[in-house]
Amino acid sequence: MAKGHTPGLKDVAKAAGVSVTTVSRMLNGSLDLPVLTKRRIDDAIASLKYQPNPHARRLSRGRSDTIGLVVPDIANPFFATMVAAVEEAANDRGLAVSLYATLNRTGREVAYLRLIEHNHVDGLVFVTNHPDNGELAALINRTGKVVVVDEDVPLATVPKLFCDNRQGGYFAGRHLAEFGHRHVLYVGGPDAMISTQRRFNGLYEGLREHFGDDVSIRRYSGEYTIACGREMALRFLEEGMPATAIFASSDEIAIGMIEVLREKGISIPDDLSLIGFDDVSPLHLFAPPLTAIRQPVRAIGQRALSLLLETNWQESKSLATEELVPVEIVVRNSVAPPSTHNKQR
Amino acid sequence: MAKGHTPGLKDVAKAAGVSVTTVSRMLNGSLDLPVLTKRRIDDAIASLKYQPNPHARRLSRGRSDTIGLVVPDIANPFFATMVAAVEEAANDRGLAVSLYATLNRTGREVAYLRLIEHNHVDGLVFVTNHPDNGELAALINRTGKVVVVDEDVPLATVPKLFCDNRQGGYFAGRHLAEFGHRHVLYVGGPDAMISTQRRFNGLYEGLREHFGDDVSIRRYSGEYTIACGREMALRFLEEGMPATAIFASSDEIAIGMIEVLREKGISIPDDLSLIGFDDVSPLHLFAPPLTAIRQPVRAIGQRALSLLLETNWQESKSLATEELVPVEIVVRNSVAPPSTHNKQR
DNA sequence: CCGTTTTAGTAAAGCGCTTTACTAAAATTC
DNA sequence: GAATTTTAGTAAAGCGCTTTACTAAAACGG
Repeated sequence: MAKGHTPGLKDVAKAAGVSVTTVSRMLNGSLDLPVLTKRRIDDAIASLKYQPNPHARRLSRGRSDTIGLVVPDIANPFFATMVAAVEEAANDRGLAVSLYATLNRTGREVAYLRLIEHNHVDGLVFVTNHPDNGELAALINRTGKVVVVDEDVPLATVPKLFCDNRQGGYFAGRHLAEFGHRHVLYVGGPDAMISTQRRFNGLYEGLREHFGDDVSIRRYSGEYTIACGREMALRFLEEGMPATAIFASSDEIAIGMIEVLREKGISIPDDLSLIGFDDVSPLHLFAPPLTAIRQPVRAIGQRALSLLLETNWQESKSLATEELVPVEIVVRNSVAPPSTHNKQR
Repeated sequence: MAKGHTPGLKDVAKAAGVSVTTVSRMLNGSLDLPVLTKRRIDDAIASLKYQPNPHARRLSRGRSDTIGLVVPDIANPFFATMVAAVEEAANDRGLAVSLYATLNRTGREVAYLRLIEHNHVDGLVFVTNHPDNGELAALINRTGKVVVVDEDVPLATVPKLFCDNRQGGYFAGRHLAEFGHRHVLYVGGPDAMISTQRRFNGLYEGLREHFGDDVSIRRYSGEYTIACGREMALRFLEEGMPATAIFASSDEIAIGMIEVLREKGISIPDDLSLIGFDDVSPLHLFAPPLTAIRQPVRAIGQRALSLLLETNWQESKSLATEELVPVEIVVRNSVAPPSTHNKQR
């Protein structure tokens, strides 16, 4: 209990009667010692309760054994679930996670990407939620060791991992078509994002598979927020409900829309069918239980980490990959045949 | 563009024609320089795009400008919201957040608490979800710079921040009493936790205020999970529904119970009233919209950070404080007068 | 028993920054 | 114009660990 501060390698070395180098090298496995010496050191470590100083170690090693996770908003259950999955996977491999939320603060994404430059983190799982003017992509390509997840950064040549948005849209379209809907409203996120585009394309495909060209899709674009869902619902009503079914491109949009539709006395699925996307909120308890496309969020998070760790960052040829994880449709009770008293156009 | 690696203070110093010390001290504000010199340095920094190496800085300064946040499970919306609030508040003050989920892995909490010892983090916001045998408390008291949030670690003498559990229970009790319920089932978390105890006490108080001693509360204890909610609902049914109303002590418990009750065709609030706690999930869209006690989760998160930063950790006298943040009741539609055809005992 | 290999370590140079203690030159005071 | 103060910096010692290059002694081979 000599010195006041926490024990260092020096203290261990002294207590074990060896040099600092010896202890360090033993700890790092680059030296094997006779059992007796090893035991002396082990004992010293135990009795001093020595723990390596992480900052010194990182400075010396030039890496941090920490990965960064950049997401738009942790409070959003979708991202929260993904964060949880990444954290768990990282922990299993002895890595810490530093968490960064961008919260639509411009410049934040750039700032966080720069963290890699000094090994502040060893790699980054990067989730954006808005279009990039090329700046992000350039930075990502320059710094490397980034995997882009959930939403694209178009010009970035790094591994990318998305859910199969097109497939999700297709499932929704097919399901709606089976119930006879040929006039549907698509409420997506920002127009430039691939999630918005691909889900739309899938939806169209699913619908057309049944009805050929005799389908009409209206398309509203906004953000993946409850507030936006409410606005879009209002707009839909103002425009005289120009569809018999709605495909809402996230839980939040669906929630916002339901709030408004309910306030206006519109009954789902009697007056209007609704199908959601994500399925991370407890949609099964909603009134009515909401049919939705489910993203395997945890699996995406786990895979993101694997991608980050398994990618060979030297070979620039193999970097720009795009991996799609399949989604599924969870049929509940928010889709019914088109309401008969709903005059279409 | 000389050396291959990222520029260091040395490079800046050379470019500006001054010493490393000068640059460092200028950057840290411990030296003011003539404008010309200062500009030379600023220019060098800009043109080299110099950024300080965080590890070196931390090692040298002996602090990390990072706070740790330990929670049971990030995927849980309640904790996710709290994490988001803490992260935002920390970011505003220039601090990073390292995130740690315990996920009921024993030993994890202890491991994470030890992070403080080497300034791995400068402080810890600590959220537990199970009883402590004294080990955690001892460690917390030894390491200091910890604030205990949401759930108690009884023997720890550090600042503590909880929602007003008793008040929440009381609101629930009063509300149920006003509808005439005197036989209620309380479904809490682990028995030893203060949230479980205090909410129960509050409930009892609220009920007794109306009915005096003519009340009966059954009490089930479990965990704050959906699975546990389901079990408890099953048990409730097996025991022949010995109450006209249920107070479920978390969103998850309520969700689990509703799932089962719905499967069994029991109608809320006609056959049975239900009131929840937390109100972070979209309970307002449930069938029926769920009345619940709402915790101001974001405010709790923000306050937790303030507490961590504002506490004077030297004065051990002022440390052991307990702050309660008020809750509110959000009345929706899951409580009705006791069902008449529900024979009580 | 001498040369060689193996064993069991060690000394010292960093990693990139902060900080304390100091100094040479210029400006001011008397 | 000598003494003092101010200005404008700097040298060097860490922070605690890793890593490379090296060595003294013991064991081995012939």
